[in-house]
Amino acid sequence: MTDATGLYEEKAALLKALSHPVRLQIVRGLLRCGCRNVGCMEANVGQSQSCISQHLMRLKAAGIVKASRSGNEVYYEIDDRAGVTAIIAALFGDREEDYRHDV
Amino acid sequence: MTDATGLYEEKAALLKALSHPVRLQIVRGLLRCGCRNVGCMEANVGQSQSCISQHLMRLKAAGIVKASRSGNEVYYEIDDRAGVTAIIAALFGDREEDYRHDV
DNA sequence: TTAGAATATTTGAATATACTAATATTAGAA
DNA sequence: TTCTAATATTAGTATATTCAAATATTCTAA
Repeated sequence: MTDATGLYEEKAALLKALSHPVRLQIVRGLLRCGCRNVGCMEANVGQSQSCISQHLMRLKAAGIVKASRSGNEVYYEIDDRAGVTAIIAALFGDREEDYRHDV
Repeated sequence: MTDATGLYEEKAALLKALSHPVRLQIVRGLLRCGCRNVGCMEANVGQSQSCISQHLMRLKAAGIVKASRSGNEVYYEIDDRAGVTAIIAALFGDREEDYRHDV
């Protein structure tokens, strides 16, 4: 196998974006119970607003999450084009069927 | 959900150990075609002996890989106690059945 | 025992990450 | 407008990662 190295870089970047406890908790939270805006995550995760926001930006840059504004709140949801749902399910031993399917 | 924070730290550490192109290639290589010793990986991955060895130590420290010596070569194999196989399969869209089952 | 192959370890420099504190933006309400 | 809530951005510091180069270890064979 000569040069599938780009594939590994891409997949590594995806894992890297996921491999932080706060980001993992955010992502799984979005999949499971829909803690959608920064304030809620701040309470759940126990980190500062700035910190959460920075992690969300990292997830967004990696294409894992997308945002939409409603009033002065911003709602986040999983952007699954990269297959994050399957990865998180495998990582935690969750059944994908147990993740939220609304909206 | 108050303090399942240890779970997220553990899972994040696992992903972190996987989230490097060289380590991903090593791990998937072990799952798929059994490139088992450092010399072989060195050729496949295109990195120096020292570099490969360092990545292998990281994988070993994370419990992803285990080693056994045979002569002056060291053979590595996946240690699946942490569920790496499922994660890699999900990440690459592989079927676990296609991974090697010998040894 | 010595030589050489295969692998591991150490060190150091460059780069990336993570967090806090401070500040900026954006939108709704008064 | 002006005030305030919600979120984003910036700057700075501390820490972690990565790789190469040099050296050490471990084994086999001569």
